Parts: sequence; structure tokens; C-alpha cells
Amino acid sequence: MDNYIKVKFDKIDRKILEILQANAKITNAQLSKDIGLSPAPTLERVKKLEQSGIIKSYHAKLDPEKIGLGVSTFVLVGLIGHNKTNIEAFMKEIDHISEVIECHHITGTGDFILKIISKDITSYQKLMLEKVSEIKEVDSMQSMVILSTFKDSKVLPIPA
Amino acid sequence: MDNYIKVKFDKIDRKILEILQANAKITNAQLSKDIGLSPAPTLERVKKLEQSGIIKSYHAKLDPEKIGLGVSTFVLVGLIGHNKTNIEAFMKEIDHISEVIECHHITGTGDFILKIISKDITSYQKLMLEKVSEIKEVDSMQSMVILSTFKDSKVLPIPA
DNA sequence: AATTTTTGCCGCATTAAATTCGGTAAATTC
DNA sequence: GAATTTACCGAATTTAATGCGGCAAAAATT
Repeated sequence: MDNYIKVKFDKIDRKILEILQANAKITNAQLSKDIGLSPAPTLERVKKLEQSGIIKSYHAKLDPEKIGLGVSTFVLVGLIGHNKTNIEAFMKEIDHISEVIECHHITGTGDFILKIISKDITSYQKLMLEKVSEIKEVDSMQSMVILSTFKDSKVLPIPA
Repeated sequence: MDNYIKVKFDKIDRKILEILQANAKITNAQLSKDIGLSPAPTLERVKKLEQSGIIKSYHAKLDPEKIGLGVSTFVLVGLIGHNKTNIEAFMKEIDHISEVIECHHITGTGDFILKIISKDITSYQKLMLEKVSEIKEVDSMQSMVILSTFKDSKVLPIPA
């Protein structure tokens, strides 16, 4: 019931997790029907899943284009040094940039991959020139502009 | 109030969107306090944001490790042909694979970038060999394994 | 294998939240 | 500047969440 890898949950919990990933706004009453329990134990299970940290949070998903965000990209970033100090300095800077919505440390081509979202190409360029490439630990950058997003699932495939 | 790019919303709506992206489980009563309106018009605004498609859906975010998902990757996929037929055939196959949680058509290095999540390296390899590389339109694949995720924000930076 | 203990469930009562509605004021249109 | 629409509030109502006592099944103990 704390902070470590892999927590136990049964088939019913699994179903709850699948449902809440797909639709967090479902009422407890409806959820209880869907899983075949009464509301009380259903709610208890959800609370436990939250307390155990299996469920971390709940979020509204917006349509980027409708709020004026027309350009999404992935950026491979190579750092100058691969030591802990540099990496931490880089991450600290990235943390401040709200347009960077993801940042992963990776193997392979680059050192980091970022997901960036911005208004248009102009503001994207500005962001890259004035903020990302200004971070002194950054060596190389390679942008991949998203032409279209075919799949963007918020449902993780929970292993059997 | 339909399907096209960029819908109008004011400063209050903007704040609602920021709050609901960060915490979809907030009560309408609390949300109304946070934005400085009474519950009734607050609810009305949220409903409108949903109906207009600005808010697309609500999702629970899980901790991948706690449900036994230890390996996440990005995969750059090059296709054999770049014609519409091939691309659509590829997407159709990808759609069936639940471990592929994202699929974007991109400019630059590859043709597509996928985000994949699986149990461990063994099951990842199996997935790649038996499912992804079996898709006949797939030419090249380059995997980037995520060593750690530093930022994974569900909050889009809504332009002013 | 019987007893104890724990776990998980249900139904009901209570509390809290969402939703509806009528009325009013501000903003917009004509 | 009158008419119309839009957006707000407060209060009443409906609906949902939550808390609790009791019961039954499963698990642990002896």
C-alpha cells in the first residue's frame, strides 16, 4: 500500500481501471453496475486504487486545435555531457517550459525526446530558438513535426 | 459549436480548462469558487466546453509500473511506400495493437512515430517481432527505450 | 477440521453534490 | 435607446456519493 513497483489487484479492479482510464466521469453507480457490484464496495475499491497510487490522477483531455494549438512535435535532444549534473541542469530548465509537455530520457539516437505543443510554426520556431536551444547543456536537436495523429489512447494495456 | 478549428472561449473558460486538465475530479462547487462564479453558470460553461468539443473526454492516469508495465518506448517506423493506400493499411493494423498507445504521422527521420508500452523487454521484443514488424507495409524500425520519464504533463499550454 | 479473524459484500440512511428553474442585470443587436 | 439575447445568481429539487451495521465467505490459526 505504498510507493513500490507492482501492487496487487484482482480482475474486478482491473476492469475498474480499464473503465476509468477510458471514462473518468462515469458515476460510481454506473461503474458499480458495469462491474457487477453494489455502489459501496465499488467506491471502496476505487479509493484503494487511488490510495495505493495505481490511479495517480484524473485529467480532462482537450482538442488542441480548438484551443489554438496547431503544431505538435517530437524533438530529439542530444546533450553536451552525459553526466548527472548536466542531465539534471537540463531537466530543471525543461521543467519551466510549459510547451514541453513530455520529456523522456532515452537510449538510442538522442539523449532525450521531448513532446512540444505550440500555436503555429512561427511560435514553435521562436520557442526552440529562444528557449530550448538556449539551454547550455543542449548540443543537438532534431525536430519531427506531427502531420497528423492517428492514435492517442489514454488506456494502458493492463497485463493479465 | 461543431467540428472545426478554433472555438471561442473567454478568460473564465480558459481557467476552467486549466483546472480540469490538471484535476478532472474537482467538484463543480469547488471549481465555481476557484473561478469566482456560482455553481450554476460554472456548470453551464463546463457543459458548453464539452459540447463544443474543446473538452473531448476525461481519463484516469495510472502508474504504469504499479500495473506491471515496465517498458515504454518510442519507435520510428519507415514504410515501404508513402502512398495513401499503404499508410491506411498500416494504420489499420496499428489500431488493433493495444500496446501501441500513440501513433503519429511525422516529417523527418521516419514516417511514423509510435509510443509503445509493455510488460518487460521480453514481451516488448515479442510484440515487435510478431506484430509490428509483421505488418507488410513496414520497412524500417528504430526503437528508443525510455530510461526514465521526467515530465509527462496532461496540461496543454492554452495560448493567450 | 474447527475456530477465529479478516476481508469483502450488501442494503439502507445520511450527507453532499449536481442540476434545474425563475428572475434579474448586463451586454449586444437593431 | 428599445428590444433581444446572454450570463449570472440564489433557492429548490433531484441525483449521486458516502458512511455504517450486519452478514457471509475466505483465510489464517491452532
